[in-house]
Amino acid sequence: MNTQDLCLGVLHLGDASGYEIKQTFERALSHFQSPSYGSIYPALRKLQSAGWVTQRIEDQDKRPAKKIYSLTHEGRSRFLQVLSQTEPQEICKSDFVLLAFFAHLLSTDQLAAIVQQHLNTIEMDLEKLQAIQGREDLPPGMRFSIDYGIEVKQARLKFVRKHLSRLLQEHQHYGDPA
Amino acid sequence: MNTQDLCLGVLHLGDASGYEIKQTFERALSHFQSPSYGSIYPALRKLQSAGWVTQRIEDQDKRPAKKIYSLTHEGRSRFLQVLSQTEPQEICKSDFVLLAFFAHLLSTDQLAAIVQQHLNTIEMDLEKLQAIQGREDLPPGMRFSIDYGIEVKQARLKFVRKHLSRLLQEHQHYGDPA
DNA sequence: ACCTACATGTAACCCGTTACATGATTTG
DNA sequence: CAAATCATGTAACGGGTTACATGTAGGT
Repeated sequence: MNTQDLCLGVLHLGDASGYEIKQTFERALSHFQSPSYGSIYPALRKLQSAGWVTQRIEDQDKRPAKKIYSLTHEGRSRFLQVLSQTEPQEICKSDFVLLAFFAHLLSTDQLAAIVQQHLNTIEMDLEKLQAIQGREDLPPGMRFSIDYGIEVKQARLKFVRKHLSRLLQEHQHYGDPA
Repeated sequence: MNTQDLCLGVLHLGDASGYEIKQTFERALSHFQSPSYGSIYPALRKLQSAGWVTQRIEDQDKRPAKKIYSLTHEGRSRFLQVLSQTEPQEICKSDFVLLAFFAHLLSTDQLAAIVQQHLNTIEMDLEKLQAIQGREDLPPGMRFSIDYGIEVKQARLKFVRKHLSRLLQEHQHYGDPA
């Protein structure tokens, strides 16, 4: 799904500015999508020209003014239509797995550093997700999607931790005389 | 990592044609990258102009001729350099999680169909990976990356299967009078 | 004095997918 | 006979990231 439709989705949860939309992605949705400002702001303008959102300006004290966007009726039905046509595919591009795949071209120290960095990244992502986990007020689907993200990240952590020392050992001795 | 460098990596495993490179991605690497012909063929031409690969033509009986590419010394060191500069990040874009997140906007039937489709997709991916699993002759890193892919996919399957009926039940009753 | 958060936006650039074009051969 | 496999390639199109530009306010 592209940034435009993604923004429509976030606005379905409530009015928001471009900045706030980005925050929402980072807090709750970063495990499956997180577009940058460079695509969010242009998307909002396009949504406005299409008549799917309206804009109002909210002045603030000691803060820059916000441009708050609201879904129109058309925007609402547009998002429902997009959702019903979206295939549940998952696209993963993992440079970590790639590096592991070509680990025989790296030193054991390099490999160890890569794995450690990967563990750290997952741990941080996990904390972000756990911070929003367990809210009773959320719809079941949202809770499911958050729990799913957590479970999959924990599976990664568990696997890497379990196989780390063996990997490094075998890596060090790979190519040794048989 | 972009298609050019990815091709360099595959060619590091042995000479291959564009078609064969694509096959390699689909068989062994699809869980983290799988570029299309539309990016592979142009990439190979660029690699050739850069002097990182050479091309030879291999005629075949009752088959179109192949253009086999081989890494040059420069190509080899170029890939090592790229590898050592690659950060182990993972980017996942999951329309499945997105659909789950907005499940309250869908009917229970739609949700059930989506989850089922997702399960089927994972099962197929898993079979592909398991087909190449357990080869003793592969370097430890390659085995690790394959096992990692399998483990993560199994975690997904397990989670979805475990929570499926509850999700659908809660979804059906969500919004009911408290 | 500097960094972070708040807040919006543009433009260059990179990059990839999809769809099309071509054509022989094998398999169901 | 139709569909899949082998084999290469192009072009249009869509889409996003990065980096830059601007400015205030609060914290260290």
